Order: sequence, then C-alpha cells, then structure tokens
Amino acid sequence: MVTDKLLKGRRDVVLDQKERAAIEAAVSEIRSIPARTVLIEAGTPVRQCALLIDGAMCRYIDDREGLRQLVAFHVPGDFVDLHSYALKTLEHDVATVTEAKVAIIPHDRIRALSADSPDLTRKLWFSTLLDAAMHRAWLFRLGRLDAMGRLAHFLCETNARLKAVGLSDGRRFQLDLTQNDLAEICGVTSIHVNRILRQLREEGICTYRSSLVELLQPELLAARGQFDDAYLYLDESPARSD
Amino acid sequence: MVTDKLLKGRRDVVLDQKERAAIEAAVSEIRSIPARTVLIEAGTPVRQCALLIDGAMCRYIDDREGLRQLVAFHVPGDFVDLHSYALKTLEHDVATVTEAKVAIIPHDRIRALSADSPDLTRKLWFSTLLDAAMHRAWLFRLGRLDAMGRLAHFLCETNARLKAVGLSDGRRFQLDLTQNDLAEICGVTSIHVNRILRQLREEGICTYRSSLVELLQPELLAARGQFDDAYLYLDESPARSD
DNA sequence: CGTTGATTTGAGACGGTTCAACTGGAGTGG
DNA sequence: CCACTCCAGTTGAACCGTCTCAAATCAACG
Repeated sequence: MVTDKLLKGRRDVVLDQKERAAIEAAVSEIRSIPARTVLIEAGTPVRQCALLIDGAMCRYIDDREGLRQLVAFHVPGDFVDLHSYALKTLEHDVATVTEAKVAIIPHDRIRALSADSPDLTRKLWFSTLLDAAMHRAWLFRLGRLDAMGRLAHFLCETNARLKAVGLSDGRRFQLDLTQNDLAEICGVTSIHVNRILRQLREEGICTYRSSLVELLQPELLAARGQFDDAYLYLDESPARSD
Repeated sequence: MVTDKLLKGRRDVVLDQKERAAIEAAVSEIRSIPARTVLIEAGTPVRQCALLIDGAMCRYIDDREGLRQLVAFHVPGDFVDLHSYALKTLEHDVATVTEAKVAIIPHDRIRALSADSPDLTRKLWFSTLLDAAMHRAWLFRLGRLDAMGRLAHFLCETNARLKAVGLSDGRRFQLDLTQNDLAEICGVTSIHVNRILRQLREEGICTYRSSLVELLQPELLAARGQFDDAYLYLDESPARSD
C-alpha cells in the first residue's frame, strides 16, 4: 500500500482509512527512480510532491566548491517534499540515495484534499513540522556534538525512524549509505567517519558493515549521541535515559 | 499594528486586509515579557502561539551539560511558535532574548481561522515552512562553514530578515545579542566569536559594537558566509553574487 | 583481470577549545 | 562620589579533535 507507512506510529496524527484512501486517490503516478538521481533541483518550480514508498532519499545544500551538506535523510513513509506544496520552489536539492519507489501527488490535488478536510490538512502540516523538528535535532547534532556523538545520534535517529515504520527491529537495520554520505550528514570528512566507525566497532557499541547497521549497545550509543527521541513524536516513547 | 510585519515582503504569501483582520481578531492578549525569560519549556503541552511584535526571541536545545544550541532566532513579525499548533508539544525551549512584546493567539482560534480559509491556512503553513528553510540554512552553516563563515552567514541572514520588516536599512541594524548568544547560534565558543568579530572589524568588513551591527562591505561578508538569500523567499531578491 | 569507487591507514598541519587572567562599563550601596 | 560587585568582552598559551594529503587495500563489475 502506498500510504501504509505515512505518519505510521506518530502520536495524535495517525491517518484513518478515509484519509488514506483520499491520499491514495490523489496519487497520479508510481515511479521508480534509479539510485543517485536528482529529483528536484534548487530553484526550479515544483508542481508535485513525492511520497517515498521504498528506498532512501535525501535533501542537501551545496557549498561554493560543490561539497554537500545533507539537511534531511528520508526513509519509506516520508512525504519527502510536501513542503514544496506551500513553498512552490525549493532552496535545496532532492535526490535518491538508493533506487527508490515514490508515489507522485500533484500540488493541485493536495490543495483539493486540503480544502475538503481541515483535519487532514493539519496532519499533513504536522508531517512537514516533523521534518522541521528533525532539522532542529540535526542542528543540535552539528552544533553541540563531536564526531562520534554525531554519528551515534544519527544512527539512533535512523534506527528509531525505521523502527516506527517496521524496517528495524530496534537493533539491526539495513542502511545503504556510504561513509561519504555519513560525512555529508554529520559535517565531518569521510576519513574521519571511517575512524569513528572503527572506534564504535572496537568498543563493541555498534557495527556497520556492508549496509547492515547493528546496535550492540543501544543505550550506550544513545548516551554517546545524547539522543532523546522526543522530537520524533512517536506513539510510545521508550523510557528516557537521563 | 499587530500583524504589520507578519509575512511582510515574502513572495506569494503577503496577507490581504481581510486576513490581517482575521488574525488580529484572534489575538487574545498582548503581553510584554522581560528579557531572558523562558516562555515555553520543552515537553509541556502548549495551547497558544506567540506572534512577536517587538524585541528578539530564540529557540534552543540544551545538551547534557546545559550548554545551549540555538535552533532559531526570531525578529519582529515572526510567528515564533506557530508550529506548536500542530505539534501540541515542543521538543525545544522558547525564550526571549531582549524584552519582548508578543501577541498571544490560542490554538483553537487558529483552528477556526484555518477551517474558514484554506488560503490563509496555506499562508500560515508557509510561515512554518519558512522556519524550516531557515533551519536548513543553519544546518549548512554549521556543517560546511568555519567560524568566520558562520558568523558572516548569520549576520547576513539577520540583516536580510530585519530589512524585510523595515528594521535594517540594509547595512546597519540593532542586534541585542551577547557574544555568548552568537556562540550558541554558531556552535563555537564565545571566546572564538570574540576573535572572529575582531578579525571582521580589523578587515573592515563588519563592526558589532554596543548592539549595533554595521556591514561595511556587505558583498564581502556575504561571500565569506556563502550567503544566498533564496531560502528567505523574499519578494525582490537582490542580485545573487556567485 | 583491469577499472572504478569505497574503505582503510598514517603523518603532519591547523582551527578551535580550554583554562586562566585581565579589562572595562553598569549598577549598588556606603 | 568612591568602593565593590558583576558580567560581557578581551587576550594569551597550550592542547586536541579534525582536516589534509598521500597511499594502500578491497570489492564489485563488465
């Protein structure tokens, strides 16, 4: 199902059957996109949104020398660029990381959905605010944590998000990111990412080999990254550890 | 006027008279808040929003040792915590920086506004997405720029935002932030902020003395910070310099 | 089996932190 | 009107986390 994972496990805003049906009816096309493909380029007008069904996508801003800073990483169930509905034009690029399957929904159909139901509007609005909350967590990560903390925080976040949509069992999950991707997420060099991953491995906290992440000591990893999942607005928050 | 500066100068979403009136009618109270006062604490339920009329506010996340990372800085015209309308609870704190005058609008009145007008809803939604776009610019700042670039980027951004609401002439503006505040924004120590400000002063690019910022060479400062105002979605973007 | 891209490792350089001390202005009370 | 305190700002010197540059290894794939 197209909307199976959308807002799944999120407090207060779970979609009811009617809403799911309405969104699915608004889908104009299901598209498969190859890995490492730019879907939306900054500055170009956008007339539709993409709901990620399968695969991984990201959003990023290039600096003067073409070095990227990732500003978002997307997993199945994410409404990748719903914000383009109100913004019309994005100031960053949107691209696939792996091969991805997305549902395309034209802006004018979202407008129609929104006019029909203020309640659904609020839920969609919520979904964009969730992105903003993640941005803030990323700001914390970059501003206050050292390289190991950043990696740890990102891995905890991704684990929690994938768990919410049933793609992690809470300890192990598949993640198709290169060390360079991780570097662009965490604002460090890929060389340093490599050293930190080794350190995590040697300390028996976490391993990341051939696309498989395994959190051997999730609590310790969360502590390293000062990770608190409150900003993900999940249904059942596991006990906080502070 | 309470809504004078709200969304002022923003592309496509300028409020019309009727919308302004509707929002002003929704205001339950105008409140003055002392400097350095926490308005909303992370985790507590929120039932109203604050529209900043005068003064400066900020939002921040504390780390384990109580060190802050600012995730947003607010100037007059900003709907500081409109996102709380959909989120219900915030995962960060909201506080004043200077003494501030705010208009309080209860969530249920926003709900009423929203039910009445999908168009106004989209504009309010836009305003929260603007915050998200700024978060992304801040991510770029922390992830890709060195200390001088971060300061430069922040000063350019603030200049542009204040100019949009008529509080900067494009070169000079009042900014009541301590060097420690700047440090918490830019993710560096206040000591280093001090050194960078000196450097900017000595190079004749920018001065910041007793709450007055003066951009002596705005283009050079923008270059240092790789600043491009596209993400502010202003009406009339000045010529890009890249 | 050669090419290509990702990962791994080492050594040196550098940006920014840390700790510590000093300056200067604003507010307060004697 | 001066002494005292407080806090933002300023400066120096040593230290350290991360970057840079360079090179080796490894895996995937045509």
